[in-house]
Amino acid sequence: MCSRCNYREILERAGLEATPGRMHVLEVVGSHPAPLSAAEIHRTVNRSRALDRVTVYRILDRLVEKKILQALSLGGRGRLFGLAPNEHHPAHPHFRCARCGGVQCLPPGGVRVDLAGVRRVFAGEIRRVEVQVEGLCANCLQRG
Amino acid sequence: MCSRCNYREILERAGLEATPGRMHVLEVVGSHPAPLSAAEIHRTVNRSRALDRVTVYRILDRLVEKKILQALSLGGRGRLFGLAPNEHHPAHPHFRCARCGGVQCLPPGGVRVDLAGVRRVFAGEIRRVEVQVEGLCANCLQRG
DNA sequence: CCCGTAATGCAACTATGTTGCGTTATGAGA
DNA sequence: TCTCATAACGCAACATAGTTGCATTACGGG
Repeated sequence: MCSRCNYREILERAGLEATPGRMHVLEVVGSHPAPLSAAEIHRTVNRSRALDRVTVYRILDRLVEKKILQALSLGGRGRLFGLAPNEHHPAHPHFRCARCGGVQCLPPGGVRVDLAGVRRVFAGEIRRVEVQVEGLCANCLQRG
Repeated sequence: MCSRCNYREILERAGLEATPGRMHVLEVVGSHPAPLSAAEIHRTVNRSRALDRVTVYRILDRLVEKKILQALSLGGRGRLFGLAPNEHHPAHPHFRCARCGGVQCLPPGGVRVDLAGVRRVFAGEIRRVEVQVEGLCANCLQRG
């Protein structure tokens, strides 16, 4: 997905060693067009290199903590992981098909959110807004 | 939360028997100001009446299926359940504190979402849009 | 080369949710 | 009222997602 991201540099700028495990996880997530579950990431990484399930979870936690990845809860059983918004990747909404459970990234800029009304009454600090769209994907729509 | 909702009537209009278990679950969810986890619902119901954990899950699934409740994935470990939007309860965004994990309902109408850009390029059918806000709640903000 | 620290592996555990199956309760019809 | 079919429920077992503790390994600085 991202030929513009230098993963080694991203890791080192975040103060993390660019270990083979982290590089591999980051490449798998970054080269996939939609967010992936920890299990999928583990499976994919292990096709080319042995990496423990727990290690994958720890790498993911670390990368989310450093805001290199973002974790999404989209209605499936667990979290999904994708590249966090950065200079190359603007934030974008996510779509989840209610029938097949498939997840897609929607175009950035395709949604405008106006939070003025919330800010007027909400006493906390707003850091991030995530828009999730649910419906039927093109495939499931065709097949009835 | 809702003195305007007649739970028995809601259940019967959905074609579900108004069993004590369902009534109780619905009262617990409906009278709480923020969405609850299945475990919290189970605990609360069992303070006044024995109801199996599995039965609670099955009741929740049934009520979500009939669109009486809605299930939310807000970044915690599991789903949270709240009353689905209806004539008395407009849809509203949800806030989750990144520090304490607490969840709040934000005012309806406080957010405007413009999906025109998505509809132009997305081939599927959009059924529901959920806006999730993350940040620090007023409490956590004070305590640093 | 030695040492401290960070990363990894492995086993066990917790939390959340699901399935199968037998039992109980409820409402419709005889 | 009695019988029966069906829906709801309880319980045990299982499945999935994620976490914790601790031992081992790898890496970089002296």
